[in-house]
Amino acid sequence: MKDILIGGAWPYANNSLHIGHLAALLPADIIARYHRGCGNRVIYVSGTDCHGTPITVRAKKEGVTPESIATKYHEEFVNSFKNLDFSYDFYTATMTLEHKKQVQEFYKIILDNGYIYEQEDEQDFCPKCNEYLSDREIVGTCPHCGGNAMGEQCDDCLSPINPKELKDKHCKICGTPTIIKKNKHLYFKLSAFQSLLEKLVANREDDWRKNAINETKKYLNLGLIDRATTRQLTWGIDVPVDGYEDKKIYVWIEAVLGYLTASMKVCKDRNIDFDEFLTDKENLITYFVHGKDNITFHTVIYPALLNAINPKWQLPKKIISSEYVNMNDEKMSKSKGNLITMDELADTYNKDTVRYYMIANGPEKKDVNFSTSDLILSHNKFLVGVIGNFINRNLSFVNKKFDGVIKKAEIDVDIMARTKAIYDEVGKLIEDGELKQALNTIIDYATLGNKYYDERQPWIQVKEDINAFNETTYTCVYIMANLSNLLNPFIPSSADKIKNMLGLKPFKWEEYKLDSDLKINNLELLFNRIDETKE
RNA sequence: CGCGGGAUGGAGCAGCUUGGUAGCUCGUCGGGCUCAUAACCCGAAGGUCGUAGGUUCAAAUCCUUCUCCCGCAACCA
Repeated sequence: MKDILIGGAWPYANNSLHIGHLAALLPADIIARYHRGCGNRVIYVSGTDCHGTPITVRAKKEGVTPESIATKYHEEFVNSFKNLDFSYDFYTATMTLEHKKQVQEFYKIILDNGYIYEQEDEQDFCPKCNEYLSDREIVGTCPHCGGNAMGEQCDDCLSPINPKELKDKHCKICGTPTIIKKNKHLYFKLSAFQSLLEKLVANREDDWRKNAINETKKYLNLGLIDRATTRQLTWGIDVPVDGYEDKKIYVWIEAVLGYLTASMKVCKDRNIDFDEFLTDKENLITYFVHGKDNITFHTVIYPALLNAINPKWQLPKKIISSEYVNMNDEKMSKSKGNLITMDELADTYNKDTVRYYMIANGPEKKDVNFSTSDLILSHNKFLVGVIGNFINRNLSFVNKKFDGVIKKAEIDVDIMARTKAIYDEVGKLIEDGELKQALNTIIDYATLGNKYYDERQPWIQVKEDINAFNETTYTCVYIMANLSNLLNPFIPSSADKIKNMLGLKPFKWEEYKLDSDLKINNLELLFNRIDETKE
């Protein structure tokens, strides 16, 4: 038995989940379901990222508390994930007391281990708002072109800017000129992990996606610099250090620790020794699943923090980082209004159609383009035409002729050989995060079923050779039973439907052996054809 | 010289890590079947894999040149 920890990225509680989140996060669910089917001990966690500036700013603007915004989106996220059958073992939020307390514990450990130090800085301060301003909250004149610049980049000449070089700095919110005030912060010695992380990337060439390898190397080549762990904010986790009552723990440190706090909770509930669970060993595999903009948080920041807390714990073994989904060749964005939310998708289409499409056409290695007509095409061709049709053409025939009774018979040896082999083949692909290819391999298996059915011509066999007919049908049902297993991680609800129709045992990632007559109950179409003209 | 991604039959893509018959879906054309949700199965046409060089017995695949396309305020995977 293996120990599996899967961390899905923590969505930020500032906007609804959209198709891009889905593309990035869905692989985690498939990997989790697969490992459970293998009988492994799986801990699959994620949660809502609730703190930070954008939520605070928005709350101020809307005249509500940051908490109410975070809560609203957290509840929405929970529901969105549920609608698409995400099987988190624990989906929490960074504003829970449990997370906060545990993060503070970790913070103290990192401090005790000597990786956090204090430093005084000069910082921009708005006398009217009575607040220290972050880079994003400052507007000013670009030192290069004299144009309007905000935060870290100039709007006019697009050149990146060191906020210290900005001229005529004003508070973005009230317009008051800023003053410089000294402020102390606690810094994390990220630079101390340079060589450790360089070794890590070198060791993970075969385990991390290519984009993760490249991004991480690029980041490390720039040289790691120490980063502030505290922020002048009111919304967040208290810094467990005297003299820092006016500050909070910076989100970049706190959110990624959610993987630890959430999985600790699961361990506690299941009576698993967490420390032992996460200690690096042969049979432990930790997966981190997210979009490409999140790569360095998982390949640099998180491993550094992890190592600062307990050097025995396993650094990320697998990094499954997706590229982007574009809409009609444009980048998705709220302002362009071309954003499709997860809920809209789930409401419009069968959840398994959505899951199937997002894997079969997912941004595994490069950006992809989303289109509704593609989704419909893919649904009609593969789910209806290949899988659904294979099952329906068989079962409806047996229903008509034999009142739904399937007689035990010899199973075709070639089919059986293929079936036995496919579990390892697809399993390997899933473990490597090659989900697109894994799914295609399963589709090929179903196509094999259709070919077999055509070649055997059971509609003729039924009249001329009933034994041959029974063999054909039993072999096909055997394929269906195994198809259900293979499809389960990808489209669990449809996979279960197959089992229910045939009264089969629950999902396991191993060859399904048939050994008796079967009776079909409640034959129904697995998928309905979508008529594109109606969309 | 800002950073990154891409260029493969009419369209959309896979293959490139680990060089050695160019594969898939749609579309087109033809055939088969009638169990099936106008679903399924078989076959054909159509690509010198952006350009120019190089390495090699052999390159879509490795190296270099050039050209063209896309993303890089904020939200944000």
